[in-house]
Amino acid sequence: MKIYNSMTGKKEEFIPIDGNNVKMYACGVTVYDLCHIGHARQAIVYAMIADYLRYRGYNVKYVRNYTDVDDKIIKRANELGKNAIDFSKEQIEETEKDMAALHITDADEKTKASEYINQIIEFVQGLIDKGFAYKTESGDVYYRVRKFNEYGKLSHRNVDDMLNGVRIELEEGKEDPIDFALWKSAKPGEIYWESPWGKGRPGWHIECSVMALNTLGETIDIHGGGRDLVFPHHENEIAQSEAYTGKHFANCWSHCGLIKINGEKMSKSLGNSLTVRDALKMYNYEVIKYVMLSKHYGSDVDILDEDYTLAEKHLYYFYNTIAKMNEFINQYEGNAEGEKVKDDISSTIKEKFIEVMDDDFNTTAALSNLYGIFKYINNLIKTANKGNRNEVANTISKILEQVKEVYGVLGLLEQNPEEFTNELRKKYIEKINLKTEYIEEKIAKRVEAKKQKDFETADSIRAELDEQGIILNDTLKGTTWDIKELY
RNA sequence: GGCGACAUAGCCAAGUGGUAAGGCACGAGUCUGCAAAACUCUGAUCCCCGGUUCAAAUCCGGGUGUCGCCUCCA
Repeated sequence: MKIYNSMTGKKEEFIPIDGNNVKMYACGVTVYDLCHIGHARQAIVYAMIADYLRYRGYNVKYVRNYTDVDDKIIKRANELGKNAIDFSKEQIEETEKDMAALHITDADEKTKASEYINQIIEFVQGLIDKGFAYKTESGDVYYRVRKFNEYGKLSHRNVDDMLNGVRIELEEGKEDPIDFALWKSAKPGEIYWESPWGKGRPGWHIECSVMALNTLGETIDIHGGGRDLVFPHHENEIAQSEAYTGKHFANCWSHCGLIKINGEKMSKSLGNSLTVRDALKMYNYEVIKYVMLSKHYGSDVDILDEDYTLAEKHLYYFYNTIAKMNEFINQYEGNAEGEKVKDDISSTIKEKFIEVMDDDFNTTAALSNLYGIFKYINNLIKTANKGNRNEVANTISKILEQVKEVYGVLGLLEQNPEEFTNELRKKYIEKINLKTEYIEEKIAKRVEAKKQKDFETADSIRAELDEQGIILNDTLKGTTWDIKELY
């Protein structure tokens, strides 16, 4: 299996440190507001990676943190007149609700900075003892960046380049503008913990080093996060952890691409953030997941509204076909005699899935494989005859089982097909603002006209409905209708 | 100013050395009273220039363009 490593810029063969055990840490959310679709993508991606590694037989321990002590949280809590810890607790609950609604596999441990204060203090003290950190008169503790020779190795930049051309204010007490805070002294009214350096709270970067160390150990296999965390957050984590333990911190640095929405960078300041909550009001959770997984996790993506509606179409097609499969299986599965199905693909589904997923989790290719599979099935159903129906049903049954197993790893195609398609139809019928009674009435009139061989009337009714967004389908069992936009 | 990424058919998009997956849209066909659904068929030599190689979208150099980071950010 190969995984892209941001540190080396290459896809590398994945070999866990400890046999079959995989230690993975991903930076989670700073909880000062509802989480948005970018957080969702990152959470979906690392859950997918953990799930896939498990599917491949690894024993994975996946840790994800909540930053619940932070300037933004304190600021927001103050604005709301709330205690910072209470506020972040509420926010974590809301985030948990959203992630659960997206059916994202939970991390094995979800750590909170506020629960690791003692370990953080110990860690910071250790850095001071080793000369990698220093206390200022005001009670802040800073990391002495130039003391760590490899600083910049992840983000591929050097300290002088960083300072060159950019004005970084030399804050009071800092030895060097590039130094970053490990511990921040409390200002009046701010939440604080007692420490050897006075009342204060941890800086942002230190918590991840500490929680990774305490939950997973000195060296971990995979460290993930959003691409925007490469610098300074992950760079600083490396500096802290490697200075403290003297060991290599993470073997593979994995970064998830960022999301733009309809061509614009998503940011709180632009006010165009799409919250998970709002997205779920508009789309089934699987539609959102499908969109996220249809693009490679490492790429920055521009998600258009059309991407969601296209995903709806695709899932509608898949679930409709699954419903057809179930129907066919129920009707014909049984003892098979006679000719075997030609080019039975049931045994290749898993193989192909693993082939592309082993190559840096290529979910895009994995999803593309679905079209071939479903076309194949539709062909099978279409060409089945009295002589081979049972055999075909058995084959379809095998294929469906494989599809569910494999795509279930991605958290897809696990819903009840009828429920999914009905929900989608309902949504669209409301959108085009038609009543089903009206449609059925029209269909009845058309059936009557057809009986009379009055094709002109029949066709005009169909054309009328078509204009309103409804398509008709004359089948052996009668006339059915559907939403035009879903095809 | 520094660092980095990306540039594949009308659009979205996979693909790191061997003559370009998939999807959307378009067109043609099978089926049909005609349609629809389903299925079948049809399209690109991979931004430009140069180099390495028997062989490059894929490696190297240069150019152009788009974007990200260097400040909080998944």
